[in-house]
Order: sequence, then structure tokens, then C-alpha cells
Amino acid sequence: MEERVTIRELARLSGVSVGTVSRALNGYADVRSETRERIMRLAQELDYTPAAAARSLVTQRSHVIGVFMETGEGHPDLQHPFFHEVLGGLKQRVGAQGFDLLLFASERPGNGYGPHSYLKRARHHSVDGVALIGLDQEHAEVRRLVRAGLPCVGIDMDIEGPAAEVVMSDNVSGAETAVRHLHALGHRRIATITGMLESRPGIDRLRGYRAAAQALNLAYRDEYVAYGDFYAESGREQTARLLELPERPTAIFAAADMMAIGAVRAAAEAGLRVPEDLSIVGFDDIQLAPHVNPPLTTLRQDKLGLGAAAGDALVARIAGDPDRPSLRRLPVELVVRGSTAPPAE
Amino acid sequence: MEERVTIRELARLSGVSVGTVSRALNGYADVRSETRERIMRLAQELDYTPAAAARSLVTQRSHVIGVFMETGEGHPDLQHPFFHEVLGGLKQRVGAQGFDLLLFASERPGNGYGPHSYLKRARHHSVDGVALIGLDQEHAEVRRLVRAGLPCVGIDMDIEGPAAEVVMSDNVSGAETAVRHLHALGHRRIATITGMLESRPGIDRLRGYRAAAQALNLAYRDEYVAYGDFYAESGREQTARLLELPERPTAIFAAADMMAIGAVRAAAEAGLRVPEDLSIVGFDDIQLAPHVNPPLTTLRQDKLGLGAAAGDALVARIAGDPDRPSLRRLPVELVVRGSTAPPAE
DNA sequence: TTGTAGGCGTTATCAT
DNA sequence: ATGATAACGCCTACAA
Repeated sequence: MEERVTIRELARLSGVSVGTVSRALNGYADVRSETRERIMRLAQELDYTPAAAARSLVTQRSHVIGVFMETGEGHPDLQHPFFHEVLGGLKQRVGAQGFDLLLFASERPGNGYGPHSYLKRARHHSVDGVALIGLDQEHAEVRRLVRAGLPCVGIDMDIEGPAAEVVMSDNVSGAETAVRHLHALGHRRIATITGMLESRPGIDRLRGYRAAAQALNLAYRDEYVAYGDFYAESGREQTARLLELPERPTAIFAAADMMAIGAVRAAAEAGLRVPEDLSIVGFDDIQLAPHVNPPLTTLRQDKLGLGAAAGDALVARIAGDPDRPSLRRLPVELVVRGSTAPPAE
Repeated sequence: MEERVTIRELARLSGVSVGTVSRALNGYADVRSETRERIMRLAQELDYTPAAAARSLVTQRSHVIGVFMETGEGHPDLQHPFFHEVLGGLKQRVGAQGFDLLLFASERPGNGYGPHSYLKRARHHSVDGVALIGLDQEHAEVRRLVRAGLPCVGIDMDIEGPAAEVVMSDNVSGAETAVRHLHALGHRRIATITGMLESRPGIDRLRGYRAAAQALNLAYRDEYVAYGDFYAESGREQTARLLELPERPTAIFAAADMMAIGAVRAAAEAGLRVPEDLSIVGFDDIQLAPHVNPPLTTLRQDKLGLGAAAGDALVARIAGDPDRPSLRRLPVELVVRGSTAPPAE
């Protein structure tokens, strides 16, 4: 493997000092254009690349943003399509501003001594900021990280700290919209399948469901609230349960598309047609939502937008912008497709 | 934001030299256990974290693995669920070995001068190895990167270089298995929807389809090969087309689950039932495959395994392992679910 | 306009 | 067993 071309080499070859080379390369004004050109040309020829490590050591800026997104057994976040799309948005946005993304993978980076806390891992790599995606906000390490003063942004999680910001969809009003949509179609027996109630989106979507139910004067029934976990299997199980109720619902609001898909499945297994016998509305608008059978009526989250907003927040805070909102709430949009219709009876 | 605790600080406070601190922390034998303990305790208290940048500068090892995975408009790889799961496997495996992942996002990292090539970006961050996920293998920059001698692993793409390795599923035999499964059920008119033929998996799955068709003495018909792009919409369109054929197929092998889901949709729109009127088998076994309606018969790729194999390859090559295979092909497994059945007639 | 030199935080090589 | 000291590659005053 060819050895690295250093700035010193460049200096030697172009017959000037390293200082001059550095200034030329970094576009300082006080360099004779002739020398600059010569240097640039040489750098080009030799395919010179500055060493980020060296640079960040002296400038105290790494131009790298850390990302914590768990992929373990318990928290299989990397499995939920939602997070990937958000990650894509983040990547795109920060990339345009000259930042790369460090996906924290190891608890003992560099095979160093002992497992590192979130904070240590972030410090270890001198990341300029950190994005937290779908972690447990109660985790002690998360709190410590967020309080340390490093620019942080939480996606779908409540965090608080001197340089922390939160980005999430307007889950409450989204859930309300879902219920209103069903109500407008004529449904009165509307059930819901919640997400994990340890998460903000889980809580808020349930909250929205309740608010709408109350506002619309739907009789509140405890048994119409089924507890899921955002994943398909729970949607299926809970729907099966709901359909066995003496007075079964004619419509279900599932707090995630994955669960909605599971719900469609359960309906089919119970011999019911969607939407004729049972209307279902999801949440997220995952990539497959328009393609499943029937196409899913759902609340679209602006996933790329969430990632982009997170990126903007970080970049702004890294740049030192003082007055930033602590919370950015993005609107969601009802997308009516084929899984909802007026009730049969 | 609290300032960084350096090794020098640690040395000062514990009354020894930085050299000793470094040795103590890194577990060298020649340190009195008493001093070591004192130092360790202090490091603990102060929550000392070594600076990766400084360390990598001198050791020439960053313990970071770079990942190139395009997310642009043309190559929306980050959108295909398959790649995420692979990424998850990679992350998990390299994480266990002390590596973190750098997701290249910026073409001008650090807002440096001019756009950087793949190779420059990799060098810039001094990554110890690079994973290439679903890129265009013909791209000139990719070739240069791979030839530079840096440990590289290509996932689902053919690359060649002094330290390059390829990991992919056994697409050919997977496709064959799909066709044989349909044949065994009694199908004789079996069509296929291909993936993008610019990609190895796209080519290989078509190859497998053809090989099996020939081996099984199925009459070859040009019009039974429909060209898709791995995504749902193409599956739908191409299926619609296939179903209009004078002698329409009774079964379809779609080279990706997303396309299979699109195919199911198209069948429904044509008033056909799956699997009664049309059998469909996919490829991938994406997370939703068991949950859609009907549950998808498909060929399971070991996505986590692919990521893990890629991680192993990189770690081994970074460690200097000389005799490595240039290609690792992982087996795929037929998963029979509800989208296939014997033909009606 | 350019060169010199100090320092960023580590590890590694010598001595001691 | 420990302490100096020289790198690693770069940026940035400060001098010239």
C-alpha cells in the first residue's frame, strides 16, 4: 500500500515551507498566486490528502458527527425501516455541509481498556456533535452524554441539555387526524394499537387517539386500546384480540405501518376483508405502504426531513448558534389509500 | 463544555511521567502494579478518554472502518431494506472487534478544497478498511480505491484488488431453487422479473432462472423475462404486463421481495388471487415478508451474515492475514410460505 | 509574501 | 520500573 503523501513532502517538492503549503491549500490570502498554483498543481498530481486526525488534533474540530443507534437484540432499531430513512436524511444534510458520520459500533473502541460510556465514545473520536436515534432516553449514560455540553440532537426522544435539541414528528396531531379520518368515514367503534409506551412517539400517538376520541364523543372503552411495540407481529396479535371482542371495532388506528400490516394479516386470517369489514390506518408511510395489499392509508412522517432537521440543528450548534429552539416538531400528513372505507353496517 | 482530560494531566496528578501513564493504561507489563492501580483509579475518577486522533496519528491505525453506501437519487441504496440489515450485521461484527464505522457522507470532508475521490476520502480519515455496499462496480473511483491496496470488501459487487474481497449470496443457486420449487408444485409456465442487470445479483438471479428452466426442460420464452429494478413499482408494472400475455404464466419468480410485493398487488388488481391463480416467489426475505398478505414464499438471504462476513474479511485483512479467499458466497434458503401453491388448472 | 517553531495528545524508543 | 524525548501530520502565531 503506497505511503501517505504528507504536507512536508509537498513542501520539499515545491521548494517552500510547510507553513506556506498549508496556507496555500487552505486558501489564505497571503500567498503569491504563483506559488499557490504551483502547490495546488503538485498536490493534485500527488493526490495529496490531508490527514483528518492531524488536522482535528490542532483545530479541535473533527467535522465528524457521531450517531448512536442501537442494533442489539433488545433494541433492534436498525431493523425498523423508519430509522434508516431518517439516517439517510441526516447523512445527506450533514454531508452537504462537510461532515461525515461516525456510526458508533464498539463499546471498546480501539480495543482500549474497559467498556466506554456513550460520552467517552463520543470524546474518544472527538466528534463535533452527536445524533441519538431511538434510544432509551432514561438511560443514565444518555443523560450524561447530553449534559456534557456537546451538541446533541435527539430524534424521537426527549433529551435535555445545554446544547441539546429534539426533533420529532407531530405525533399527537397525527394520531388525532387518523381518528378524525375514520370518524369522518362513519366509524364509531375505533380501536388503537399503541407503540411502545416507553417512547415519546408511542405515548404521543396514544395521547392523540384519546384526545380525538374524546373530542368526537366516542365512547371510551378500555378494551379498545391494545398494546403493541411498533413491529408487525404485535399488530397481528393485538388485532386478533380486538376482533374477538363482543363488540368488535370497525376500524383500527395502528401507531405504525408495520403494525398496520400485521393487522391486515390478522384480519385476513379472521376472514375479514380490508377495508370492507375493517378499516385500518397506519403511521409512518414506510416505503412499502403504497405497495402492500390493500395499499395503506397512513400518516406520512417526513423521514428525510427529520434527518435533515437533525443535521441542521447539529451544524448550527456546532457553529455556535446560540438561540436555537429546543424542540422542532415536523408536521405529518394524512395519505388516504385503500385500507380505509366507510363501515359496512 | 468541560475541557478534555489529557494524558499529561493524568501524569501530573499521579506524579509520574506521561510515558508511564501510557504504558499503565495500555496494560504493559513493566509497570509496578501499585503505580498502575493509582493511575487507573485516577483515570476512572477523571473519566479520562484517550484521543483517537492522537493515537491513530502515531500508531497508524484508526480502528475505524469506512463505509461507502450511496443514498443519492439515482442510487437509492440506503432505501432498500436489504442494505440496512447488512449494515447492521457489519456494525455488530466489527464493533465486537473494537472498530467503529465511518459512514462517508461528504464529498468535501472538513469543507476542504475541492471534491474528494473515494480514495481520498478514505485516506483523509485514515480508515483501516473500507466496505463498499451496492455501488456501481464500474465506477472509475471505485476501481482506484480498490486498487490502492487498502483492505476492501465489496458486498454484492465484483471488485478486484490486492486486498479486496467480495461477499455475496449464492444468487444463482437461489434462483434455481426458486424455479425448482415452482416446478415441483406443478408449474410449467414460470416467468421471472429481474433486478437491475447492471448488478451482480441481478445478473446471477436471471442466470439461475435460465439454468433451472433449461434443466427442467421448460420451454424458453423470451416474453417470460420481464425487466425490473428491485423495487416494488417495477414488480407491479412488469407483472401487469406478464398477466396480459396470451399464455400467461401461472407462476412468477421475482428477484426481490419488494418486487414480489408489487407483483401481489398487480395480481389483485387484475382480479387474480395469490397463490390460487398465481404463485409468486421472492428473494431476500425482508423483514416484512412473513407479514404481508399472503406471507411471501421467498429465498432468504442471510443479511446479518453477509455483514458479518464482510466485517470478518476486513478485520482479518487489517490484521494482515495473507491467505484470504477473494470471494465468500453465502448460501440462501428457501422459505415456503403462503404465496406459492400448485397451479389451478 | 514566506519561513520558523510551538503545540495538538499519543505512543514508542532510548536511556537511566 | 520509570523518565526524557522524538515522532505522527498539520495549523497558526510570530518573525523576518
